[in-house]
Amino acid sequence: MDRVIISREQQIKDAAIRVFSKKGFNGATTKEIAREAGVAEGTIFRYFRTKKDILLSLAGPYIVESLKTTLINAAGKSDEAVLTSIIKNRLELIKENIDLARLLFTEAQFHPELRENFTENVVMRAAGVLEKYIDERISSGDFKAVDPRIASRALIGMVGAFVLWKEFLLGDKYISFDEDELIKQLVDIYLTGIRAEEWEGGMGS
Amino acid sequence: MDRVIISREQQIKDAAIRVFSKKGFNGATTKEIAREAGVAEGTIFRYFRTKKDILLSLAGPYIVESLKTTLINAAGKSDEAVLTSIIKNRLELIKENIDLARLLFTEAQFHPELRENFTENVVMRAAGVLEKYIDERISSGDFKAVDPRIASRALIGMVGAFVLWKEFLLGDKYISFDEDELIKQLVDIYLTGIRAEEWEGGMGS
Amino acid sequence: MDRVIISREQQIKDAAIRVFSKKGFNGATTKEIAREAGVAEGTIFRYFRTKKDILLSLAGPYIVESLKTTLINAAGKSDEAVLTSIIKNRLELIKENIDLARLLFTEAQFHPELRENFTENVVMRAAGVLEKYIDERISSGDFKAVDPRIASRALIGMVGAFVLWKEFLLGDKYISFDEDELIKQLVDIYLTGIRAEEWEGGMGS
Amino acid sequence: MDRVIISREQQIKDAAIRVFSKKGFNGATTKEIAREAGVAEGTIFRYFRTKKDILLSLAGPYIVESLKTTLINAAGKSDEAVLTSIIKNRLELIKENIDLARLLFTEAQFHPELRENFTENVVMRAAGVLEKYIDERISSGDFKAVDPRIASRALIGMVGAFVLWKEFLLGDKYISFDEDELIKQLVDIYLTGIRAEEWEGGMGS
DNA sequence: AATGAATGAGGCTTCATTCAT
DNA sequence: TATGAATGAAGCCTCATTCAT
Repeated sequence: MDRVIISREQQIKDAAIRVFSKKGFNGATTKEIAREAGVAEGTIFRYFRTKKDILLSLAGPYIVESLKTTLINAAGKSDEAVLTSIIKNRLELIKENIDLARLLFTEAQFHPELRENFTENVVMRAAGVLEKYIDERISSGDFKAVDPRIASRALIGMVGAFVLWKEFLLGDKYISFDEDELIKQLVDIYLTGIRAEEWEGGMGS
Repeated sequence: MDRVIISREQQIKDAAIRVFSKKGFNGATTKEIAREAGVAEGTIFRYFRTKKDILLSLAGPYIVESLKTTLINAAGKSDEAVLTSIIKNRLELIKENIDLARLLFTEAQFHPELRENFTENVVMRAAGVLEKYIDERISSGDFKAVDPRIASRALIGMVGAFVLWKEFLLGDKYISFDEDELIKQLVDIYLTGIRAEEWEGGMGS
Repeated sequence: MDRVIISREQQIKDAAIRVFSKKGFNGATTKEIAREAGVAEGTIFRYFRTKKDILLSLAGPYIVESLKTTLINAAGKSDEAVLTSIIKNRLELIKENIDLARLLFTEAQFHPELRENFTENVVMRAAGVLEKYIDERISSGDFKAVDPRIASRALIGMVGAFVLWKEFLLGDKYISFDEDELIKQLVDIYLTGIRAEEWEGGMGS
Repeated sequence: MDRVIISREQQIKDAAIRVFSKKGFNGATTKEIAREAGVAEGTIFRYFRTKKDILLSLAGPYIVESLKTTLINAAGKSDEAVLTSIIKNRLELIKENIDLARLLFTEAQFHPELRENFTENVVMRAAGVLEKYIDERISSGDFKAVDPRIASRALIGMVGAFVLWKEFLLGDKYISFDEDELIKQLVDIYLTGIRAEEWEGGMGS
């Protein structure tokens, strides 16, 4: 009764994300997407002119919406707490949309329209919150005067490497890490590395 | 006279790397690979039973060969010098094989056989040199007692993020970095972050 | 108020004539016919069981109705006047129904049911007036003793060739003729050719 | 042994003419053309990029070739003999290619590229011989000073009406004519109609 | 060993027709 | 009665693979 009503179009998109993600765009068949969506093959084409249009629709504004909500309340919190919070929030977001994330990342290589849309709307925006925070901390003299674009991407890369490992490659087959411990270590290395060394100045070296 | 003779099989593999990399495995046609290799379509199937066999062969022993040669001579060098050297060596390797790297990374998602082969033979081995070095520095008390598997992957991730950006997504369209400067900053952050701090405390505070 | 009320069925037929005529029966879609008729796609099938039924209905009695009305009043007129009048009347009729004419003629080739209906009800009846007139003139000794079926069709063909050219092929692109002049020349050739010559001989030779 | 070798491409064209002619372009399926040609469906597309290309190829130069050969030797022959000869030659040509003729004529309505090609290369050229002959006879004062473009098409139409009747519509179902007798009557009407009335001039009217 | 013509299964897409509203 | 969303059969075309030369 209080079941969420999902539009036919969304039904098809959801199915497409699953199938594209598992087989790749070219490896997926419209027949399989239809089966997964529980509709007839022809129905797909009432909502999308071509198979490719389905793919392109997946990088549309709707996916970006969910990114806007991350307004970090950093007041009075330690850097550790803030960075940990941002990272966890981002990882949460990725996990919830892991199929879509893998799909867009992979197909962005082959479809220029998708690439631009994905990079501008998703990747750069996802990096934005972090970059802004780092920029402020540098301005306030608490972080070293590094390039904030480099610094933000460095942190993203540190975390991202483990996501790629786990979600794109072998899962937990070879190595698995406790997520909290992992993040703690990464943040520790990163923060120690990026913090201004104020009291060192006192050493005179 | 001492021109390198390339076997027919290698000719086809090289062509396949280029075409697969550009179009993806499913998007590439054997006809195009044949044209790129300068052989007839039928000829391909005298060397590979199926199209997929070509792909699988690309993650085979031969590609791994080139990874073995990186034996870093670290004696008497600073950590900065060693890490910079390792990173540059790895980046060099990736750049030389960027098509293959992109291809294997992408298709590993869709082909389990390829995935295992690629991860074990290429990724883990590529990380090995670094992991070993870090392990030694931790043992000698120069680095913090972090998990070396985490620490090595963290550094790989930091660097990798920029490679992914440049090679998978938008090239230099939005942001581009001077490579030497980039590596310098990353190594600085990383080393400051991972170095043991105990004796520092003893000196000044 | 005294606007002509057109039934839904007739609305659809009219639309079908236009669309079939432009795209051919197989090239036309029911969706386009519906749009042209200003009704929903499903509505069509409340009036016609199948798409083909629409086509078949177009050669039905209604179209034939309009042919009956051509009763030529030939009394006291010259042959030139009568033939010109018949030709013009027929051309008028064709022009008013050019889409339907093209359609029926074309599709008659592919649909036996349509072919018989079209040929019997339209073509033969259209030729009838002329054939009858010629027959009478032969009987009265004014025309040569040719086969009236041949003679009537010969005249139809002479005129028809120009209609076909103009309406089926290239319009006025290559050659265009003034219609009155064209008919005058055709009637002249035809009449001179078909008139009994006996008394001529008596006059001059 | 002395079997005529027909190229694959020609095999497919011949089959296409038969199938298109019977079902219309849109009504014909590539599968049926393949079956009729005795090849696999895929084979068709090694020779023609699209189904439509097959159709367009049928109005290509090759069909026009056969039209060139009609060089009428009119020296010393009567008009009756020459016209009869031209007509019979043309009818022969049409009969040999009746499927193609029907096809091109019909589809010319729906495919502009085909229409131009067909009209210029086939129709106008086919009318050319006759038009030229009539023009000469007018110049020499033997035919009336009619428009030769009109006069030639008038004759073509007279004959064509019977071809259309027989080949496009009902065959011999309703009426059939002895061809020699038919042509004789048509030529008689036509020639009488078009000949200059030299001695009439003597009448003084 | 190399070729490339031939194959036919299967993919994307269209469209006549049905049916719940 | 009218609608238009849904269906699924069928069409055009692609492409990995085979095989006679």
